[in-house]
Amino acid sequence: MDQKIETSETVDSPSLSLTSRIYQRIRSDIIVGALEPGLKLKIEELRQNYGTGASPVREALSLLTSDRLVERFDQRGFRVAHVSAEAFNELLKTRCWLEDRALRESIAHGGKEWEEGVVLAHYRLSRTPRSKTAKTFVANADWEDLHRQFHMALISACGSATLIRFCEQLYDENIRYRNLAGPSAYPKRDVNVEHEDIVAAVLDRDADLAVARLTAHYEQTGAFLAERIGSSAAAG
Amino acid sequence: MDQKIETSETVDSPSLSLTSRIYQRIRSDIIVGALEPGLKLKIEELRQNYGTGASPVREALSLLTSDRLVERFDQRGFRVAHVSAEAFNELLKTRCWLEDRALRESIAHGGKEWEEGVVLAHYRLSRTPRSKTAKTFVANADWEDLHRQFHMALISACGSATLIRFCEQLYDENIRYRNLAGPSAYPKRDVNVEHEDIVAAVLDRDADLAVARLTAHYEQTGAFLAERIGSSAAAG
DNA sequence: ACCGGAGAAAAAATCGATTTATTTTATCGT
DNA sequence: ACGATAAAATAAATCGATTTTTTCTCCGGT
Repeated sequence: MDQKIETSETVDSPSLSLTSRIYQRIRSDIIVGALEPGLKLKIEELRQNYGTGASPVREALSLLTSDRLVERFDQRGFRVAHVSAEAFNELLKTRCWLEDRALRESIAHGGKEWEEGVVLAHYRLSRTPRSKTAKTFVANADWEDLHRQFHMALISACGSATLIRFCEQLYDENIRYRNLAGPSAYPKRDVNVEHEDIVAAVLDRDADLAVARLTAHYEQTGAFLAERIGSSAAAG
Repeated sequence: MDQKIETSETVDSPSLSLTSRIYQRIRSDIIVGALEPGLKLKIEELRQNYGTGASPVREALSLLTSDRLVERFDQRGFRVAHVSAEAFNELLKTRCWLEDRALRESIAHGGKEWEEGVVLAHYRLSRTPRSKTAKTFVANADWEDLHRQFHMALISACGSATLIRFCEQLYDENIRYRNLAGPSAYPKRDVNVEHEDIVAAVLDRDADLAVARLTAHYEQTGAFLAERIGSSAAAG
């Protein structure tokens, strides 16, 4: 196997443009909730924070527009995208619609590699603790990553890179809402079992059941988040 | 009624930022096909063309990334998005999937205002000639605009602004492919009748029929375009 | 007290020039 | 002649300063 060489070069300036690095940072800061919804993103401020000129900052913000994490107002700058209970419900609904179709198509057309990808992604996820500590809940970044990979594996054989991209975008927006709702696990649920059930239906090629389980999975999480958001994000 | 005041100010610099104006221009140029697929978009060149600095150009290109009309390559600039027969087929398929759902939801939840919007949009479209001249085909911009409005009216009551935006994006990409295929009407088809049939099914609230007719409408256009694209865009 | 407008302050947008990265061209050794 | 390498040319990316626009503040008139 090839060795992974990590010079300090590779780590903090991996020959990415400044724009790209700022893009990544702001993106991450918005998703984890460090930059709160509606916050004015002042060029001068960011510029100073990152120790750069205005151009890379503006460009990064323009790019973040695609992800709907930043809103752009002509002649009056950029803001962190607003959130609201309504927007969240719409997001959830849309996500279910798109993944419904994407999963059906994957089940209809996915081959052995796809099946194996799903199994593998699920295995990895199941072996990773959701929380870093057993007592209190401390989000585990590895789990987050594997969870995303698992869900994307499910729809990866749908045959449309476009649809996959849409689903990814909505997934990331959803994660943002989850983070904004505050750090916590879900009570009275065994998410692992839900994932297992989805995988079982998928391997059976039972599209209706798989979709039902998948959307139930999303909607349960959604219902839980919706109430927490309703109160905290009312001022969005 | 309020009067529409149009000073020359309003016309060519409607208090839009330079960035936005360049954005619009390039966007339009890509959609109509004036800027050909894969073309390198050199900052310096565009800068001179538009008589501006580099920043607005870069920012406009970054924004165009959202529409998937421009591709961005870190450290090596921007290009007009490539096209290919495969990409077109995927686009068409995805569009059918999304509009399928969007139309069903609209039919299920749309009220009187929605119905009337559809009827009105269809009426306007039907009264507008597709070609500016009777003999040879010369695209009529009004028709293009009304056609878009008609299709968006159909799905406008789906209950998800997000889904509508996705559909709009795909619609515009599709128009681009149509323009790239060359100016021509479709042989052996009466598009007006197809639209009428869709409206009829919609007003009957017959979702299955409406969706079948809508996707058939898209796929017929698609089949026609696909062959023309196959040859001309092979080098994409 | 309240509205509107002038002036000041802040921020966005833009510019022109510099730096950095990539691509092309020319050169060298085999 | 070929492939690699270094130098030159081109283009992207970035910077720092200027211009324009918006936003805030203060003031006078009702």
